Amino acid sequence: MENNIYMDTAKLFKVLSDPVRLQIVDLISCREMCACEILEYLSITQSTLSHHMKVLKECGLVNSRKDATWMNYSLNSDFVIEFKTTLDKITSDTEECLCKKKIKV
Amino acid sequence: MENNIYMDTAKLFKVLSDPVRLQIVDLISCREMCACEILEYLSITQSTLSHHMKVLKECGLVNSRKDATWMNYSLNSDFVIEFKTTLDKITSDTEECLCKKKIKV
DNA sequence: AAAATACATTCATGTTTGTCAATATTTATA
DNA sequence: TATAAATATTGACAAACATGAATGTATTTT
Repeated sequence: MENNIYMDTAKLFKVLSDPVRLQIVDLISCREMCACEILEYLSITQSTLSHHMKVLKECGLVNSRKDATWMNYSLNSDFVIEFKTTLDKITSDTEECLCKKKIKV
Repeated sequence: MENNIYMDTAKLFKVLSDPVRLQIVDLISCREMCACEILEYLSITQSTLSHHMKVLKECGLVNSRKDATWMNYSLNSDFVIEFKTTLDKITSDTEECLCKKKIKV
């Protein structure tokens, strides 16, 4: 409720908790790709890919750019950096802690 | 199937895709804590916490050490580092890519 | 031995989600 | 305009999961 930093971060982890979406992120991390090219690397239907791209876009991880009939997707690098920073804060004791635990160390 | 690196990583993301488990990781990232102390910070039942700790332990993220009636939990730092390395590989174009995408750049 | 404390397990339930088939929409081409 | 190609949306369903109540187990204390 009050600590929605955990809820927000959990949603991002949920987006990445699918092997197909991880492979998609891996694919477009080097360069922009249209959906039909991404589809060539995967063994899923076109509608399933479209669903995954929607999920990846809606959370902010992926950018999209329309070019005629093609929809080009690329990784939002700034978003990835921010996500990794949050992960560092949650897992490290050198960063500023999100909870009040340091008081009792 | 053949690329179970994505499946393995997805399972870890799934473990972290829960706000309660994220808060638990945040809590024990500074120091070891017993279950009853962790429970004080959360608004869940004891059985639910036990379930979460089992999930965190089984994937390797959390270590446990029994002391009399207390079960002490701590974060497996090496595991966290390895996990972050995998995340870097998937999201970065400077690391060695997991897929064959670089060929076609 | 009995009571209390700390934690784990089992069971049941409502919710979320990944998937595909079918259909719709948009744009380019013939 | 008609057809084809690329992508999105809808609907349905099975599997996975988070949760709490009830119960079980282990250890300490009285």
